[in-house]
Amino acid sequence: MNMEQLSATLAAIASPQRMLILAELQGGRVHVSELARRVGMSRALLYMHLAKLEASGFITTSLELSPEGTALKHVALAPFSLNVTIDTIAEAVAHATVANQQGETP
Amino acid sequence: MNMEQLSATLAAIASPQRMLILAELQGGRVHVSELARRVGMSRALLYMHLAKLEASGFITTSLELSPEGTALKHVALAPFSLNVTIDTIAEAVAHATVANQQGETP
DNA sequence: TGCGGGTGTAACAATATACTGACGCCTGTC
DNA sequence: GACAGGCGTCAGTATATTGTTACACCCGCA
Repeated sequence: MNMEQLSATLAAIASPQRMLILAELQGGRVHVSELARRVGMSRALLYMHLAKLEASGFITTSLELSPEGTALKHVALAPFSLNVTIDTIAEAVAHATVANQQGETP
Repeated sequence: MNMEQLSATLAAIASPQRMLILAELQGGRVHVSELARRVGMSRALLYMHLAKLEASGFITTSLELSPEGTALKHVALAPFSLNVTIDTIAEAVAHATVANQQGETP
């Protein structure tokens, strides 16, 4: 994992709002509008947070048809375990440094 | 660890600049001006980053007199190991929720 | 046909974070 | 005394993040 990825991943959970979302999802998958109600935020805002969480693999989403025929976007917790030590960071930094000094798209 | 603390701690390392600082410190303690040179940022900016890192316990600082009599602020890496899982987060959220719902300063 | 409840996104405002440049103060040396 | 090098901080600016409001569209149902 390089520095940018690690940074993005950590930033994704380093937010009280997103922690709330994850905690809420622990009880099982929920569709977006319902989730918005539970955590008390607008759908638009929730979408932004979900995008970050999904980009770093903390959640998965799936659009499905309910029995009543309406579309529901289910969001579910993805299993994860983050272990960060000075070595994790040093390794991430090492990759980034190489990329920066040698160029990445020749 | 409550939600705000966890959030601040994660945010502290969720930054490429601060990862760079930590990686640099792995080689041993360095004084501020020298560190600023090595990571290529202004002292003023570095101070801001160091404040966040120190607040979350990733580094320690100590002001000492050099043999030449000038003051040097040494920055050293503090040992740490961060393990984040859904349970870590759920627990942090649980604490925050209680604090919010019951009020904290009666 | 007009709700009520979903999805998805664009435009904008507000706030937090990162960053710059300059200042003052201290010490030792030429 | 002038310079070089260290410390610490403030005011101001740029940029990123967070949050709001409003829109368009789809489906089922009374």
